[in-house]
Amino acid sequence: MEKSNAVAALAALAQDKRLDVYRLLVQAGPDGLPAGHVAAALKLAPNTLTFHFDRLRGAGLVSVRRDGRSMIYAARYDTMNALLGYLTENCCQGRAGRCLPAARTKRTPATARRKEPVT
Amino acid sequence: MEKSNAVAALAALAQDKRLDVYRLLVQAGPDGLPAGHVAAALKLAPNTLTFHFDRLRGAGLVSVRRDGRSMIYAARYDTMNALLGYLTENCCQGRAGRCLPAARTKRTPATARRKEPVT
DNA sequence: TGCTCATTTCAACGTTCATCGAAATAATTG
DNA sequence: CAATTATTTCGATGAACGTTGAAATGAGCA
Repeated sequence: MEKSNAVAALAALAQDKRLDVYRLLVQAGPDGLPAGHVAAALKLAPNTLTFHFDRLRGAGLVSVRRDGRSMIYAARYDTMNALLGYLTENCCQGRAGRCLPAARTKRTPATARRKEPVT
Repeated sequence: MEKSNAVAALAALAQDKRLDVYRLLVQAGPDGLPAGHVAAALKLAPNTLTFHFDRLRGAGLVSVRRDGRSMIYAARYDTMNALLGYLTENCCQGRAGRCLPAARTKRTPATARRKEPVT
């Protein structure tokens, strides 16, 4: 993933309603949900929802297809995973065991919690 | 992680220069880097860099400590991992194998959330 | 065809954002 | 102390953002 794509995806997710929408789709799975269902679930005005869907779609985070009168939106997991990968790329100079939990590292080294500096 | 924290973190990362700064710190590791080093590496004006550091810090993504005349900034991996976990929480109705690569499928379960203080 | 449902487009509003230059603060050195 | 280095604060500017209301499109049904 390139930087401009990552920024676009992060910007798309950096908004209350949009984050709700995206997570709902992520949790819904590959088959997606009709726009109306999302609008009802999150209590969003239909035009506002379209605005947010456009941004998510522009960032490559969701896909759309038409089904009769309904538009079905679905999360694009390929983009999600590319984004997560971009953020953690080469972390800790490649010694990922220092910062990522065991589940995210390729190997499974013992994860030692270190003390954080003052915020 | 709560939604407002996630939005704050995503907004902090959704900017060209800031994403560069953050990734540099993530790659640098737990010991962090002096502000001046970051400014030189990314060719940023010192006041602009302070502005961006403030946003990253406000979102809990980085920590600071003073070392003589230098301010040492470091990535907060706990927040990074909480954010990644938040995005993928309950994905595909819990059947994560459908959307996440093998290395990420052992994510922290959603049931393990705890309440955190507002910064 | 005319009608309804689902969703999108458009124009406008006030708000927040990133960057800049100049000045200020903090820690060290002579 | 004054000078130097490292970083932060302040005020201003133009651009982008999220929401709203009204109108328009597209698909299915009588």
